[in-house]
Amino acid sequence: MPVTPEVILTAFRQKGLRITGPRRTLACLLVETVGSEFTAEQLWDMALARDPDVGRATVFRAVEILQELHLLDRVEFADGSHRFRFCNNAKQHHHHITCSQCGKVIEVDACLSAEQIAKVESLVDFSIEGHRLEFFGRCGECRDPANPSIRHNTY
Amino acid sequence: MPVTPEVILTAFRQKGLRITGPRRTLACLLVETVGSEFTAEQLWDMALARDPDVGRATVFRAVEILQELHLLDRVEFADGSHRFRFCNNAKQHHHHITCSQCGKVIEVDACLSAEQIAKVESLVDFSIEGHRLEFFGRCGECRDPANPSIRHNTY
DNA sequence: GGACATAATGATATTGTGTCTCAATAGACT
DNA sequence: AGTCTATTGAGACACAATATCATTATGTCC
Repeated sequence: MPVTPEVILTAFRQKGLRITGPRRTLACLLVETVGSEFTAEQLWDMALARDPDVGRATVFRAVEILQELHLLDRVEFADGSHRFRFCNNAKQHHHHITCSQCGKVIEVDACLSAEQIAKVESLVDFSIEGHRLEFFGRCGECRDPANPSIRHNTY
Repeated sequence: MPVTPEVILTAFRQKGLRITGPRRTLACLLVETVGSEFTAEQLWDMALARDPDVGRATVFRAVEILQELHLLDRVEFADGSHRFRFCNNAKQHHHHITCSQCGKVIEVDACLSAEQIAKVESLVDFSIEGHRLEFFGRCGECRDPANPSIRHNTY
């Protein structure tokens, strides 16, 4: 079942935000990007192809809003860079694993258990409001078949 | 037991890198930063105060090397920015929790268990070479005493 | 100690990424 | 349709980091 742009537009509406031309363009664009990553700049490029008038700032602003709405995931790479990703299972909490060689991204539902998080909270006088978890590695295609078990073990 | 600059310089030597003036300056500087965070730019500023000739690029290069040597931790904040931190327990694997209000950083040794990581690895055709885990929240001082349990639950 | 090969440096230009400002525009509601 | 104001777009700006390359200085060998 494909995701429709309405999902995004509805989220905007529910937040009391207006449905504008650029936001429509982006919504239509994003549902077609499922499974791929892009920088905000790249998203702007893609949007320009559909509407030569959309402004750079508008796209950057939309990316920020969509992140807050949990419709856009920020994926961090091993080199410190990041890209965004419109995930199909946006509603479900998940993390990502990225291939440090080819950049492939896969969603994983692994996470710390509530108990583990509660334990951290009890040890440091902090109330934990969120966390970020990223896995780095090599995908099957990039892993050298001759040395399948080479690990850097930066665990 | 305070950390000495030798720890850093020795790490350089063991990697086959030369001990240079700028690197000495940085080593001495870093051991005095324990418990605080800084950007590469800020580190450069601090270095300039001790040696007006150190170049910007040199400091940035050193930061990169020190990260590889696991002597400098890259700490990510909730807003997407990052700073570096010379941790006293650099040898021991750990993560950080940052206060999204005042920016305070605390080291936590919580982490996924080896089993959890192994499970991820078995589910996605990836060999996991590393991961990054950051906790965000509010420290005791920043948390509103009247509403101590407000959570955003971005878990 | 002196000479050598080259790692490392520093100045500068350049790129990349994202933010800010503000007048103009256009949703949404009546 | 008219009004209010969120949103937009252009461009200036800020910041972070990298690339280039001639010069310097380290470590090593003698």
